[in-house]
Amino acid sequence: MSDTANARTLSVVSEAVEPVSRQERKQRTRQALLDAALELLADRGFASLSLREVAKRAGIVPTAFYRHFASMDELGVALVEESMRTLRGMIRAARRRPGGYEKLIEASVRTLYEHVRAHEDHFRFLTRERYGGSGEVARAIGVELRLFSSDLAIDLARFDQLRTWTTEDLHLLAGLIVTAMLDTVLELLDAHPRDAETDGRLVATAEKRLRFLLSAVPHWSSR
Amino acid sequence: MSDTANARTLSVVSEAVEPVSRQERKQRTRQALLDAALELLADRGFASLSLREVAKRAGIVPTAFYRHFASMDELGVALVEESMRTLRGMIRAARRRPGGYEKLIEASVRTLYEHVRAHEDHFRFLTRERYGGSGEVARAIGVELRLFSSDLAIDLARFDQLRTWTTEDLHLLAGLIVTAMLDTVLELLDAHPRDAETDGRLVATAEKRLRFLLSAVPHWSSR
DNA sequence: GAATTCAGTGAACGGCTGTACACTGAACAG
DNA sequence: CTGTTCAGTGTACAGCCGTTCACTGAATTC
Repeated sequence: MSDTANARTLSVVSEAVEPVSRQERKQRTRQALLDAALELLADRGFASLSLREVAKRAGIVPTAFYRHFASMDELGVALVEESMRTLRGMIRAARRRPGGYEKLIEASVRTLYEHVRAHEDHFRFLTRERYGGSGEVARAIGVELRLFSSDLAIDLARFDQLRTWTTEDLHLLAGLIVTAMLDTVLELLDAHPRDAETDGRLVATAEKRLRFLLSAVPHWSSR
Repeated sequence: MSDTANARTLSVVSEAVEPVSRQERKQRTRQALLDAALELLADRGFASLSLREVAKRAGIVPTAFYRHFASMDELGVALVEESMRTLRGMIRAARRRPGGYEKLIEASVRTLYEHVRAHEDHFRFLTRERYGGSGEVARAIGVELRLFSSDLAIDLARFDQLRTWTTEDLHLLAGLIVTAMLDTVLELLDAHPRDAETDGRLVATAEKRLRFLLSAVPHWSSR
């Protein structure tokens, strides 16, 4: 060995060369904890996983956990934030889309589909813990989801046919769209078998749902 | 003391007089376990409650639990069955209803509302554990809910306007109705504040959702 | 180069967990 | 009346849990 190049292998990530600052290392371990939790959440609820378990999978000793989170609940909230960042990324992607009415549905569902498949763990976490989540976590998700629905209502108001609708009716429609799409997310997450044909069928159903909901728009009178 | 009238107080239920057969006593303890679990589930997930905890609240020693269920998972499935009996009771009640189209919506939502308020614990359990439920439990709920949706599709086929629809479209509509109503159940369960006005608002929203979905019916072409 | 900071370590604690086992005593069958 | 069944008891054990504490040693600061 020529010089000091053989840097110590860290327990979490084995980037050999770079010096990596202390806070950078800390950041990585924090991420390792979040990733570890997400992996364990693949087939169980958040409430059922323990601090020790998550720490072990992240490659650190249980007590080191506290250097990053004061409790599992705090990690849960961080997980909500991370997942919500993914969700918001999806929505941003869905906003820059073609103009046509029918095209819009196809493009939106396509965006949803791709994001769900690319971040299954985040979406699984959000949909699973939306209820049943241990207080703090469920509340954080609920707030974000309602914000999402409100944003969608505002977006909807831009369309010609909806310009004259009351905000209440816009929220009604937005709520129905969101729950319908959440249902699609759930179907995608426990699709069986996991093949292109099944995915295609689910995507087609999702589009049909949206088309159905929007077909009511021209004939709806609030009363 | 005059005679043998001072019967021993049972740990679970203190019915003093009747002799009560052995299997009747067992039945009562079993029910006490289910009730205890349901009470504990008021503000936590099923996965987070322990055998010992449930046994203690039911008034028996932990080991006696095994006289009734082989595991907590088995109790969970029993809880699904019990809750589903409540749900089916609701559906049966909703089926004998007035004929009119608009009246039908009002009566259905009223039935839903009354059943949810009368059996909050059952509905909370079902909606919370539908996902996040520990495998067995979530699967049992999913199966029953899909059955429910299919039954609704069959019911829908009886209406004049829907007689010509394909079964696929009927399932589409039934699915949208079920998820919309499940959303209403969730809103009712964490209504805040818990007063008549809030309930009234939620019921009105639920009716509006149904009216919106049904307003699409005359104009929907499947494609 | 010396002093300080701090992410990660390892042993130890008290508490709760599921489950095995031998038991008691009232309800039951003959 | 006698023997059997079995719901509920009490003790015990090994294992995981969250959390405490004093520690190490490399990155950072001065």
